[in-house]
Amino acid sequence: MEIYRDSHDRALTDYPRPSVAVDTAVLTVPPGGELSALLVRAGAGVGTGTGTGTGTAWRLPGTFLHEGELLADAVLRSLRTKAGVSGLSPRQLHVFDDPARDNRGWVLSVAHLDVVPWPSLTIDESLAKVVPVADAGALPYGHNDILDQAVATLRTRYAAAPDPAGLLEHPFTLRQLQHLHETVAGEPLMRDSFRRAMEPQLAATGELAAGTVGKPARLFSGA
Amino acid sequence: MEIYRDSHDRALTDYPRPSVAVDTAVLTVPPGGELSALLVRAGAGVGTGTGTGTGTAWRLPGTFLHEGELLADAVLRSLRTKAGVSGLSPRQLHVFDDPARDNRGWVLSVAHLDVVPWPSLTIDESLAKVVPVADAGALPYGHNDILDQAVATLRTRYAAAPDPAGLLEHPFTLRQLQHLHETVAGEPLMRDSFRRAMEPQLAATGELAAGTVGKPARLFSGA
DNA sequence: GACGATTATCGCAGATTCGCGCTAAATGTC
DNA sequence: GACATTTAGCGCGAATCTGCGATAATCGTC
Repeated sequence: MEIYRDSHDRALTDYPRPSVAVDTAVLTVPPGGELSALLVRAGAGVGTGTGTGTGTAWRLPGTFLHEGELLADAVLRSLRTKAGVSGLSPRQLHVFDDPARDNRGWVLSVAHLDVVPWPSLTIDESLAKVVPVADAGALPYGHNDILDQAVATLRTRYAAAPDPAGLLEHPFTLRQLQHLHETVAGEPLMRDSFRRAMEPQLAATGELAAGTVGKPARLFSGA
Repeated sequence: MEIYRDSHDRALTDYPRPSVAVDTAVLTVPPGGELSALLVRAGAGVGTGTGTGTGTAWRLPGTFLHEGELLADAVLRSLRTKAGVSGLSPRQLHVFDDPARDNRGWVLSVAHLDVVPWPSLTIDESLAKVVPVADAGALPYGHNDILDQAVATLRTRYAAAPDPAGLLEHPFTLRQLQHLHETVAGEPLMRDSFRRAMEPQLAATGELAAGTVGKPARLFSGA
């Protein structure tokens, strides 16, 4: 294949180009826990040089983009190698482009959000941890901004549709769905208002939950 | 400054990197017209090789990112050199990352939205034109997707606040504001509902419009 | 069988929002 | 001064939404 040359007889690669990285806010909901985020040890990927500083030794997972790779594929590769997670659908949040943001050189970072069911999230605890987003503390490289935007985006999506990120195993009850939505929202939700908003978007399986004391709850799957 | 080298003794620039481009949906409202977009002739910037094809000779303005440049600065430079526009605040929409999207090589495109008051938009008509977004026709490189997302984003912003992009000269009347919002929304708006939503966010100047038949309208500026 | 616990539904009051017709005020034109 | 035009405000009915207490149904435990 002939290499394209422009009007100055130069190839695209003759011009200075940035390194492109992806950083991902991975959000999950542990059983009985709060909305939480995955953090990896600094030094295990993109970012800080040494990672020995106090309070900044943790960061969001990320990696450099490989040649010809899609951003989403880079995100998934990064999550696989850092946390053993696969088969998810990351969504873009924002590109951070300060040329001085990384002391190794000119790096653009495309921030992403990915939401992972807790059972899929097996991690090497010497390299990574999951913490409630409220307890994330100060992160480097504007990762707190990424996290904040990720949480806001997730809350907006959950306000509009039942479990859009597929965190619940199917089938589930209205009570389980409400509890999940309350965890994502970070506040209690009115039972009737919640039901009025969500039930029209659900498909009843026609079956009932078993093994509970009290009237058995109806079971639902996605609409 | 010592060049950073990683654990393989390689600099960042030793690894393959994409070229990074910015493409911008520039939206404006001509006097008495509809919500419109700026198109430039293909071949005048990033994109098509020859630009002689029918129906695809027009595209959104864009440029390659220069070394150490912020994405927003690249957008502004692109608009200055292609349309003589300056001093605006572009916002990111999405990164398009298909390695095959550009036949000259591996190019990521960071799509942006920028909104420009009509009087600021002087263009060289041999290189650019402004068309209603409904009449944009088929554009290359997924530029229709960029345009659609830009319009949706702008409509959401205008639904929530009075003239957030500053298209109106100050001061203005409620009637002028409503007319602008109707142009952006692409549909009529109820007078009372509109006033209830917007008036609390406006600052009355205390003055009245002059030179009109009928009760003079109150004048407003931003909140 | 009684009981506690849970789900589901719903009536209903109150709150909020919307749309529209009507009226008053204030201007310029004739 | 009469008139047309425009702005501004508002009363009010309709529509929608919310929250909550009450009730019925259905399970497991004792």
